[in-house]
Amino acid sequence: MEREKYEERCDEICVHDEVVNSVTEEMPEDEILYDLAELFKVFGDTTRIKILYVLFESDMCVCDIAELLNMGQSAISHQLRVLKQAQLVKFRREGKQVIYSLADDHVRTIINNGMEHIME
Amino acid sequence: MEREKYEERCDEICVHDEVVNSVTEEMPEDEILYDLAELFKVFGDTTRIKILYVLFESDMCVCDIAELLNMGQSAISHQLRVLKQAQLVKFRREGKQVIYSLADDHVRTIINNGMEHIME
DNA sequence: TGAACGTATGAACAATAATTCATATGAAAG
DNA sequence: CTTTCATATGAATTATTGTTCATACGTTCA
Repeated sequence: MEREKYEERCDEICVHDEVVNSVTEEMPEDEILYDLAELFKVFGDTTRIKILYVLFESDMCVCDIAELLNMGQSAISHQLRVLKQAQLVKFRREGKQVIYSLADDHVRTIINNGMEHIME
Repeated sequence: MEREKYEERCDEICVHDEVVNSVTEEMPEDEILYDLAELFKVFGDTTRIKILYVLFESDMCVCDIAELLNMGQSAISHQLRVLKQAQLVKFRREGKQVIYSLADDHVRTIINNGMEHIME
């Protein structure tokens, strides 16, 4: 194993090898955990949470969202891009406008769970 | 209302006042949305996700966690502090050691929901 | 009490990310 | 096709955040 830099483990008493080893086996791939963190990072911004909440209520064009959140069109557009990449929203063109909507119900589920936690 | 800076709304066609107004009413308080984003921000870091995942399997002291993640004790301690403040983990002292564990089942629920999304 | 050990904390630095500004793209209407 | 309008994008700036290093704190054991 490549445990070179942090051999500073607390001696026998503290590190319970059995536990450490068995947990190591149960851990998902690093890449999955990375993706998971990336997903939550997307939810971890007030502007994006607001956008998602707005889309809960109704599909909407970029301009409507900007108006609603009292923010610049560019800022919203940048954040919609992030949400799009995370597959949390989808969009369709209607003439000059681009209408955004929630990608699926996971979004609601995840946000509702978070809401439950902070409401405790 | 204080919509001065962003009167740059796209003309009549785009902004559907009825929709905007009704959605505005449905929106939770700004403070709640802020707290929600703060919560997800905590999940939005690989190190913290890993710590939580490790604690899924077993309560553990700081040193064990650092060993498991092959990271410095200080870094882990700092992140545990963040997790503690978000009430996602709790701790108890056992002699010289401090044993951390998950605060409640919301943590599992939230992480599992996120997992479902990325596994699609 | 004093030494040793596990953990916590503050400051500093490096890395990331959000917003703004200016401008580009692409559809629609004349 | 040219202009207009809605949206997208790149660069720059500012703000935020994670890790490290050094050190302090609090238990335990001699």
